[in-house]
Amino acid sequence: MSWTDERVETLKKMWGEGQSASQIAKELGGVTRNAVIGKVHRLGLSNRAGSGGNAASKAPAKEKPAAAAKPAAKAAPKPKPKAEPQVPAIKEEPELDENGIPISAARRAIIPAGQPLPPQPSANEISPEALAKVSEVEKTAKKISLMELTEKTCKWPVGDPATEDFWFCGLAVQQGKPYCEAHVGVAFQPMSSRRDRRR
DNA sequence: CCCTGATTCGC
DNA sequence: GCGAATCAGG
Repeated sequence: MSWTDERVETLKKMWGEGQSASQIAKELGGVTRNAVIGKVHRLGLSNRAGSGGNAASKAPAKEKPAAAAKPAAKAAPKPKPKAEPQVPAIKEEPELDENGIPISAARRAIIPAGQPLPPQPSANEISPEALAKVSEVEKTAKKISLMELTEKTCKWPVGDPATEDFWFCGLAVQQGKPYCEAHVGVAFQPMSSRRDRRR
């Protein structure tokens, strides 16, 4: 398989939509996620954050042990002049999936430091198991602050934003989701908990 | 062990 | 240019 125009187009589109490399590879077929990532890099669209985003925060310093003794005389330490504003914009808008629940909670919590409590889907039609899991996870949550939120931290808000007793879960997010496993469990409930629409 | 993207390097 | 192997991490 080669990178035809259409395939590249699809790649760009999906990557822009935040699809993972493996998903893109699966969609395209005939390529591995490595191929996709490689192509992405070659196309120069490695980070998806359009603005003020921080995407790749990995340490670019790799060291291959043994074997390769490069006779090269390149002494070029490349300091990356990365001017990162200390003001991380919370622009991560986790696209909702099949249901519309996820972002609203975090959103509301962030916007006003006011009265209206975020409509935490805490109760109601959510499986008892998921709820129990959340209760449990709230004990072990990292309890991070707003500024500490990243794409990799669970953004599940807990408590009242107007009080000190407010924090974000902060655990490692589930793949592709804005929340950790437990919170994904309650956020992404298949909305057919009780409703059985018949026709 | 699952997954993610990033990087390297032989082809 | 390509992508498998590898790395680094959630």
